[in-house]
Amino acid sequence: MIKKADLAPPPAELPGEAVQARRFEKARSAQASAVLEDYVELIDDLLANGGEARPTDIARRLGVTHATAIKTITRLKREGLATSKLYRGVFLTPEGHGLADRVRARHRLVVDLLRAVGVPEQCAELDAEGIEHHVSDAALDAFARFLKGWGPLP
Amino acid sequence: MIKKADLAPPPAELPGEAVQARRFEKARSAQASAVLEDYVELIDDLLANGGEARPTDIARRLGVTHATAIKTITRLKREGLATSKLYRGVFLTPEGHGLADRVRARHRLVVDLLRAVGVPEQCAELDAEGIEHHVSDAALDAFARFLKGWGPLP
DNA sequence: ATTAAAATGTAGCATAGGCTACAAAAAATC
DNA sequence: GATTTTTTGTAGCCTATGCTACATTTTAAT
Ligand SMILES: [Mn+2]
Ligand SMILES: [Mn+2]
Ligand SMILES: [Mn+2]
Ligand SMILES: [Mn+2]
Repeated sequence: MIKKADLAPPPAELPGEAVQARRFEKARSAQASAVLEDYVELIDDLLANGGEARPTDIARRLGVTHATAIKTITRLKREGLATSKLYRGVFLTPEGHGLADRVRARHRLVVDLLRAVGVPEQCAELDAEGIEHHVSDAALDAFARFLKGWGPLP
Repeated sequence: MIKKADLAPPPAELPGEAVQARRFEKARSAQASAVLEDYVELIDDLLANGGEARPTDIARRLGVTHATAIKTITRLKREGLATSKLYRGVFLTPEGHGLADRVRARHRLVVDLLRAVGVPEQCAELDAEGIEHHVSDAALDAFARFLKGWGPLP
């Protein structure tokens, strides 16, 4: 019961495949949290500024219908990131608030880095909204170090 | 029939909301093409190197089951990016091949930029797999200009 | 107080992308 | 040529995220 692979072991080709597969898996996992991250950041903004984060406000800022927003808010509550009182808006749990802070800091750092390497401001804001969810902590560290030796943005 | 909003028009607050909504919409749209982009790039790689891009190969490299890969390949064909012959693997249409070339160039540029600002190589490869799908052409131009005045990577 | 408007919630539908399990066909091995 | 392994395809299920349409409740205006 000798198989071809036993006779001719390809020179470490399978590890290469596995590494690539892990890259894609990581990107998929990052994407799965992207929506929740945007929601908590937005809710935190609304609470800090206007004081209220109602489903309709959230929906309008995200560009989705209120039905969609309500469904995702249900998921936020299920995952322990938010609470809500009927007709009193949405609130963040301590976990949700902590996540919002990290997400906001990351968002800003990404925008700043894009601008530092010459991306126009409008474009940096646009692209960062999607990019941010895929930037690891290690990359963020590098971004911060890079910006330190860069001075204020032009 | 005068409403509150008519009497007290908030100072250009609605535009701000609309701009933010457009950012999120753009990120959602970019995400919708992400999977297709990764497939065509991978298929093109397999065809260029080994000569064959079978569903099983594609599935293994992506880290998904073959059933999932086959379903997405069906979508690639539906969208005019690929064709396939039974037990002969998957091929790219001219459109698919063009997309693969653009996606590969973008992927490389993103990795190079990350490394240029100090992100460790492994980390750059990991993060780029998700980031790439959200980098606009304008940002790519900026990346290329930045790298030009940077010399070879350390 | 009545009425109109806005906000909220729910139900039902669609697509995308995962998965397992089963079935059939082709390729490789013996 | 027969058997085993690999590949492919299909069916059915799940979750996430959109949507529209309808019903209800609260808030605002008259
Ligand atoms: Mn975002
Ligand atoms: Mn953001
Ligand atoms: Mn990718
Ligand atoms: Mn890629």
